[in-house]
Amino acid sequence: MIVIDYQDKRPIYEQIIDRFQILILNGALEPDMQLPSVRALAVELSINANTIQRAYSELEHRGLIYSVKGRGNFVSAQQDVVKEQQEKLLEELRTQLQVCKESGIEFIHVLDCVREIYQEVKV
Amino acid sequence: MIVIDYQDKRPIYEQIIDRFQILILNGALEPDMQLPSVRALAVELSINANTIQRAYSELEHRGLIYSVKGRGNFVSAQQDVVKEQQEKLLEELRTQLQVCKESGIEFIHVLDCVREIYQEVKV
Amino acid sequence: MIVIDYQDKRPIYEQIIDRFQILILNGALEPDMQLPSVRALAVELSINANTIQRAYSELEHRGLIYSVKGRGNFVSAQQDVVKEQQEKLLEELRTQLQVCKESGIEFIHVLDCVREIYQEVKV
Amino acid sequence: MIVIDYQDKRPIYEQIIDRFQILILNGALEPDMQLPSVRALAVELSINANTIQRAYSELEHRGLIYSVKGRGNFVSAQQDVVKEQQEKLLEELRTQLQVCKESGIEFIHVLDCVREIYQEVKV
DNA sequence: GTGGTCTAGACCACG
DNA sequence: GTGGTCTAGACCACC
Repeated sequence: MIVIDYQDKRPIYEQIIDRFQILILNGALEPDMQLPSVRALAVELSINANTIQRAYSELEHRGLIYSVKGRGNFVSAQQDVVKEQQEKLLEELRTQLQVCKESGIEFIHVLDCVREIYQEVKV
Repeated sequence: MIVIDYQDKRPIYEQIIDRFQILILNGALEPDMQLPSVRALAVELSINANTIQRAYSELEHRGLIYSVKGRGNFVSAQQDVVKEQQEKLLEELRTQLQVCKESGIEFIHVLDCVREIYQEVKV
Repeated sequence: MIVIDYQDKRPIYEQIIDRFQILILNGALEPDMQLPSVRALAVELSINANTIQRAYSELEHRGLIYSVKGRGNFVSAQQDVVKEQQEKLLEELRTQLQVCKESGIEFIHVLDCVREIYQEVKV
Repeated sequence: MIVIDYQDKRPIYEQIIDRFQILILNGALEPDMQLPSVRALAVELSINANTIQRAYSELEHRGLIYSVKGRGNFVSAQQDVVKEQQEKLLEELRTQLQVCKESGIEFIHVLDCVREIYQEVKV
């Protein structure tokens, strides 16, 4: 389910966050479904539990999962709201991009920005 | 200097704007250098003078050129300001992109947005 | 009567305590009225009996309820306790208000909050 | 500037966050002012650098500070963030007030609290 | 020097 | 068993 790419320059915890994010927003992980425990996933991926903890904390911060002490981490149930907000963000992005374009910023420069943020080298 | 691609879906005036923009920001056209007259360029490109006029108007609006009645159109001397503002816009764009990324919007969706705005099909 | 919110970060036993405290302080549960048995409530809420026990123990410690071995738990009859608990809540409120003040939130905004909650229009 | 209370049940990193948040929100720390380095503050407070790092990360996440690799952490210059954080504090206050109201604490007593903290005599 | 990531191991609170 | 916090120490990238 989760694969770590050590060739990837991004930190491990970020890879885990992104992977879970996609799985949750895709609907692959259903609301209230329990995630692997911090320790179990740490063992499975052969990495430190603190790294998993950090990833889960960020996912909780983003509202994608919720944690219950003594029980575990679970997929948040309000994913509709998330998708709604994403669409709003994309709409804002379009406006911003339109301004960039009208200000004479070239396509390639915008693309570099996107790649820079998303840490993607190739498209 | 200016080439029109009729295969290109974008309107002609936009192609002209973009081309001059690049030439000016690149420094190919130096400050206070005179641009071809509206009518001359219209004849050279075999297109309507109104189209050139529209392009020049937009370039003036963007602060890239300035026009002097009875004399012609000239490259604006304050290109530093332009680049500065562009950098500010890119910085804002980076912030926005970061928010998008952290909100779980996938790389591909952002890319679609960029392509949509910039009317580019392939990268 | 009691609802558990697993999204809430507070531990379950604390949620139960708070809920009962409110019900007792505002008089919804009358003095000497019997509370649900530990086991019954545990089954009803589908949680561990130890958790209910812990909540009841804390409520007894606060003097809000008293337990009789072999019979059950009952609402305390002493009104002094009520005022004591209310004073604790006010103390917490003072702390929160202090933070608000130190964070530069103006008096008038806090006042609006109070009026909003208490549905009072004029002072 | 920063004091840790080991009697306080809250985690150390949270105490640090709250303290800095107050200092930034009320303007005691001016925009673009540099914060103590992670390691320096760790030594000063005799706690682990990771704990400071965590606090700074959260402050950056809230937009209250920004970090520059190799240079340090600095107070954010965006005032929007300040209002946002203040609104969050007010939201917490509303929750607390709701509990007070539900616990049968009268309007006038809450009002006295507010006046007491804000040192206002009349409304 | 600075921030940022990761590890190994510990302790606590919760259920 | 679970998550959450903290420590000590390491390594990297940046300036």
